[in-house]
Amino acid sequence: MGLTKTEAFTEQQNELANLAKALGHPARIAIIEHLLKVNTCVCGDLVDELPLAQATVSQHLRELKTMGLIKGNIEGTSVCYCIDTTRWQKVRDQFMRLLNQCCIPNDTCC
Amino acid sequence: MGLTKTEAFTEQQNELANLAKALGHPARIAIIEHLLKVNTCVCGDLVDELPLAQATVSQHLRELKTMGLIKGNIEGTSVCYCIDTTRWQKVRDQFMRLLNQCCIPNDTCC
DNA sequence: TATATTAATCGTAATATTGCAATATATAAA
DNA sequence: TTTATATATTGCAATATTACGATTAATATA
Repeated sequence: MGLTKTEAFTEQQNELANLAKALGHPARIAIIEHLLKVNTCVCGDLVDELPLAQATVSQHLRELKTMGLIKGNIEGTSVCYCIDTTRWQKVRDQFMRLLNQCCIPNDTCC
Repeated sequence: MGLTKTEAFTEQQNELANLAKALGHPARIAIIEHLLKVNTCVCGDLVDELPLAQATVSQHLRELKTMGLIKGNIEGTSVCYCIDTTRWQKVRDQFMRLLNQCCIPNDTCC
């Protein structure tokens, strides 16, 4: 065990869960927030920005890249990162679909 | 290590990351989706609904409860669960604040 | 009271995540 | 070509998560 039973859930459920998981670390939230603010920045800026070792930042960047949330472009010796805007909108829509379904405040229970 | 450096990030960043983490498992997404659909249900219904053992479902429910996303009310021998609607709206707002900040599609890089 | 029924908790095994030092890789500058 | 700079990758230790059987606790029913 220790292994999520992925095959037991729908593709949409897994997708959303994986996106949520990618955002499920304060460093990755901080990276996204920074990129949203500055629009574009070089990897080294993020290493300076965050109180984590370079290797750790690189790992978080990879996770965000794997989920398609950010893109990286090589520019000489450095790598320029930014949000993948089209993807970002789709991600937003996926979260919205869940979050906007606000249930009726229920007196039945709770 | 293996321990998130929580103190290095803002409270807001940690809050959002923890919320995202709570949603970062397909079973917990499924639980939330089910509760949004039926508004209110008994724990046993969720155990039937999900392809997981009772103990596992209970554990996922506890995580959602810890983050305040759901509430549970004892009703005889069973426990009635539902979304915490006021909390849910605040959670939605926290995600929105991040997700709605869509950066300008940039030609600078990426 | 004895026995179900329901859900939480405990204990444990398997796996995943986090973080970092060390190293590798790749390009730029001297 | 050598050296510096910027990132990625590897390897590893510490901790967290996932899953489940077994047990416990609490209420209902016979």
